Amino acid sequence: MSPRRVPVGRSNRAAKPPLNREGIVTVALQIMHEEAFESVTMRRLAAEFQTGPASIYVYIANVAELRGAILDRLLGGLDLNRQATSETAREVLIGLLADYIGMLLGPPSLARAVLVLWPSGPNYLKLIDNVLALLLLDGVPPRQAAWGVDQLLQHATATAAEHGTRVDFSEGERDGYRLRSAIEEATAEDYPAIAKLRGELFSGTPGQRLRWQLTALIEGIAGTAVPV
Amino acid sequence: MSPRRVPVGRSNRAAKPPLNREGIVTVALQIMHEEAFESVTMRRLAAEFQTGPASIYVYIANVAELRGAILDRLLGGLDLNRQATSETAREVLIGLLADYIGMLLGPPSLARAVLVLWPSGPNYLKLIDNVLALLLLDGVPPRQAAWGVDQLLQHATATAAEHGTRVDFSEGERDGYRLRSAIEEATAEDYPAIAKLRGELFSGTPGQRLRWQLTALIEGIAGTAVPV
DNA sequence: ACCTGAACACCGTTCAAGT
DNA sequence: ACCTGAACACCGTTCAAGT
Repeated sequence: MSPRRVPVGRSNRAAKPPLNREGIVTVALQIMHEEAFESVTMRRLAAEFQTGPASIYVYIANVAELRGAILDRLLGGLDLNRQATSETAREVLIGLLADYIGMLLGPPSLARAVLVLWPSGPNYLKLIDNVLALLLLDGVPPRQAAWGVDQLLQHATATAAEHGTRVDFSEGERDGYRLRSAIEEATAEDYPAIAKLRGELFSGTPGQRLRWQLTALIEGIAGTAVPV
Repeated sequence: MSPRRVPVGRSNRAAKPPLNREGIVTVALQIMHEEAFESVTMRRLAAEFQTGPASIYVYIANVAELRGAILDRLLGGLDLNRQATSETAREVLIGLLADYIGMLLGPPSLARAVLVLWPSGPNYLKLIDNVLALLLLDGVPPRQAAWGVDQLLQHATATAAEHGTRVDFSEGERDGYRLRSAIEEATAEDYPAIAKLRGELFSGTPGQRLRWQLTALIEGIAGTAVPV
C-alpha cells in the first residue's frame, strides 16, 4: 500500500449531513472527491461524524455495502436521456459507455475498485435498461442484445480499472510502464509475434483505441448468433 | 471484509523453502492454495518463516510486487504449446483463453485481485505473444491483432473477476444474486427493455456464454478496421 | 431502544538497534 | 553488511456497557 494521506478534515463543506444512511453516503462521496476512494473507510466516516466506528454499522452492514451505495449514488449522475439527438443508436450507445467509463475515472482510485463492487442499485438497473434499449434500436437481435449487455458493461468497467491504474502514477515504478518496457525489450527469439507487431501494440490515442474497442465489441455482438 | 480465517499452519508441506525471493513466492503460493489469495500478507509470510515482517522487505519491495510475482509464477503453469493439434487457430485461441480464465478461478479470491495486478513478468509476455500469434494465424489483419490482444486478455481477466466473486458465496447476501433478483423484480414501467428481455438475460450455461463472448469478441476484432 | 467506547484481531511499512 | 524487533499508523467488526 502507498503511504496514507493526511486527513484533510471537513474543509470547505456545507452544513454537516445527519447521521443516517443517506448522510453517511453523502459524506463518503465528499471524502472520495476530496481525497480518494480508498480513503473512505468505516473508521474515517465515524471520525467525520465525531463518533465511534460502531455507529456506522447501525446504518450500513459492512464495507461492501458502503462501496455499493457510493457507486449507485455516482451512477445517478449519468445522463440517460440522450436518445433525442440525431445520432444513430450505435453512436449514442458508444457515447453512453464512454461517459460511464469517464465517470469511473473521475474520483482517484475508484476505477480499480469497481470491478469488485457489483452494484445492484436502481441507477445501475437503469444503465442496463438503457444499454439494452440502444442495442435493440441498433438492430441487434434480442437474444444477442441480452447476452451482450453484460459484456459491454464488463468491458467498460475493466477499461476504467485498467486506465485508472495507469493514470494514478505516484511512483516511477508503475506496473503499466513495466509491462510496456518489457514489451519494448522483448527479443524476437523469445517473443516472435510481439517483435513482429511491436510498432502497432501501442499505436493510436487512448480515445481512438476505446472507440475501436467498443465498435469491435458491438460489431461482434451484433454479428454472432447465440446458440439454440 | 469477511471474518479472518484461522491460519492453518504449515500442515502437510514439504521441507521449508529458503528465505529468499524464490522461497517467499513458493510459500506465498502454498498459502494461496491452502487458504486464499487474500491470506497472503507480508506479515503472514514473515510468520511462516518464523521472523519479523521487516525481513520480507529485504527481498520484496511491497505487496504489489509480491502479488505480481505470485501471478507470474502461476502463469508459468499455462500450456502454451497446443498449436500442434488439428483444431483451427481460433479454436486453439478460445481454448487458451478459457484455460487462462480457469487458472485465475482456481485459487479462492485470486480472480478478484488480478484486475489490479498488472503483471509484467516473462510468463505474461509469453501469453501475449501466443495470443498475438494465434490471431495472426486465424487471419486477423496485423494492426487489428495488435489492438485486439489487449482487449482479449482484459476480457479474460474481467470475466474471471466477475465469476470469481459469484463462486465464493459465503453469505446469502451475495452481490451477484442481489443484482439478479433486482433484475427479476424490475417493473416494465421503470425498466421496459429489461422487462422485454428478462427471459434471455440469464439464459444459457456459463460455458456457453463464455464461448459466445470470446467468439463475438474475436469476430469483432477480425471484422473492425483500425483507423488510419 | 438506540447508540458507542473500547477491545479484538489483524494490516503495510519503516527504522533503529542488534548480530 | 545483513537482518529483524518493535513501533507507527492505520484497518473491519463486535459486544458489553452506557444513555
